Amino acid sequence: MALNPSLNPHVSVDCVIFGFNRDALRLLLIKRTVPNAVTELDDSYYALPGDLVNDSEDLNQAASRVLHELTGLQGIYLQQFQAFGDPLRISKPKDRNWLKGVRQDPDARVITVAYMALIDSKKVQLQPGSFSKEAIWVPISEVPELAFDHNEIYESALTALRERIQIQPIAFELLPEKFTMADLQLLYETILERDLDKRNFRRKMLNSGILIPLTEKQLGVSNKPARFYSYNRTMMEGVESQYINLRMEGTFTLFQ
Amino acid sequence: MALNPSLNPHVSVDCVIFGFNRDALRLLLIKRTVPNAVTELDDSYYALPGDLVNDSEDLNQAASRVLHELTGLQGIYLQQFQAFGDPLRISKPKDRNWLKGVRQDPDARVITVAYMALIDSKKVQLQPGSFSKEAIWVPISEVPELAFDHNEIYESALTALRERIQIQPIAFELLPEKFTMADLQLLYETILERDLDKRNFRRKMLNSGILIPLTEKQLGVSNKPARFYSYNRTMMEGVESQYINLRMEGTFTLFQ
DNA sequence: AATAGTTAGTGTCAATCTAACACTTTACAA
DNA sequence: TTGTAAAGTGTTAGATTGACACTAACTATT
Repeated sequence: MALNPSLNPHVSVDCVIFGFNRDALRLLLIKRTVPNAVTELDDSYYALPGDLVNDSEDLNQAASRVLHELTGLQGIYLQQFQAFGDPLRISKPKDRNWLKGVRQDPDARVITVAYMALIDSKKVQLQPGSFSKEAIWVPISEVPELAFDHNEIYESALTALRERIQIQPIAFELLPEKFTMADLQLLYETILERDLDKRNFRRKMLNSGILIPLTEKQLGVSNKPARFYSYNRTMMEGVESQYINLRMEGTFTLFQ
Repeated sequence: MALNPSLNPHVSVDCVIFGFNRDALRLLLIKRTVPNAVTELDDSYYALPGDLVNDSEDLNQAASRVLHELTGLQGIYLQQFQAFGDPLRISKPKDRNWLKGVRQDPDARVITVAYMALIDSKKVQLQPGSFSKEAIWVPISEVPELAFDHNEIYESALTALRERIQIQPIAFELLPEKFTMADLQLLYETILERDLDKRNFRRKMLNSGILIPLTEKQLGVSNKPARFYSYNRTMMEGVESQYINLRMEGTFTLFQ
């Protein structure tokens, strides 16, 4: 795969794949093994899933391909957010060693176009494919040192996610089809790293019209069962501006 | 320049440069001549200023370089907004003819990283350089057919500008150091293509604290002279989130 | 059967912000 | 002196925000 001659040696895509469960916001990483590692410690390290772009492929297609190969999923939220092109972004010895084993032209200058993906991590069955033997979900509080400039890319992605979640109804991409109001609030609180008022949150979400209340309720919980909701996708269809005020209390604005 | 061997034949930057005067929002375009034009009509056409990225150069540096060569300006607002990589983005015969005359490898697959620049167009003295003989300011209502996928890039830039102007205080980059409230309102109205209420606009801007009222007033006008303001750059320093609610009345939100 | 424990779900009020709306002021020109 | 043109100003009703505490519904335990 990596030695496929139709792959453009100068342009890659990398995917910052976020997932969520009741526990934490998580990042999907792949583990790499350096062929000619000098020490035991240099033996392996983590990276964002990514690949060179095929010459006949659009950037979005390349990102979808990486995501599909890794997770088996298609049609999920995948959004370009930034290109990275520092000439020194590939300079660590580990990175160069790995490239020597895997690329036709290991010294080529590579620009990468970074994508952010949002997945309900319970949907993911890591695929028996080129990446998956080594893929893991890491809580964002425990992201290790990554290959290349992938730490910088991941942090830009997280910043972009925090901004977008307050403007576009994308949080739902991280939740299952049916979820409770508490699930949704916990997700917002996790991403924004801020406590939100339960009543105000509920009011804001319900007034927005983007939630469909279901008749179904939680089963088998030892307390009052919560109602399930689902996301009203059709609500946003045909709306030219996707701009929605989902900002929560306490957000800095000059107008408060 | 274009035949410089250190230029990476696979990655370019393109700059969507917006300017403003009392008349209209304008786009800075360069005119190209096709070396082996088949007909008179194919003789010339317009494009966004751009260039291949040098192998030792960061993407931001490449964009700054293009801007500097064209306008002589440095330190102006220049923001990456999207990468474009459709494999068919270079397929029109005109484009291929031009590349043949100008690139070492005219068939190379090129991905471009697009930047948006905002300039007070009165500051620009088009430079006697590689581009400038042929550069013009075109009102955005009269943008002609452009090279490659540059129409698509320009339209994405305009959309991005419309969104950002309501979130970040960037409109000022298009105005001179000193401007009147009417100048600022006209700029917003032009970009957003919407009329705004004079009193509400004034109040919103003044309450935001991002304007410094000057004692200086207009001279030589045949009506009550307007006060000048300048933009309070220091206001935004050290603010981690650049998010500011500058949205004007009538913006679609689900929360109205 | 009663009680304890746990989370869901609900309402009000003061303060602020928004959107709509029209007249007075100040300069120059005629 | 009068006319013309743009600057500059205030109020009000309605909506939104942010702060705040109790009751309801279910299970597990005794």
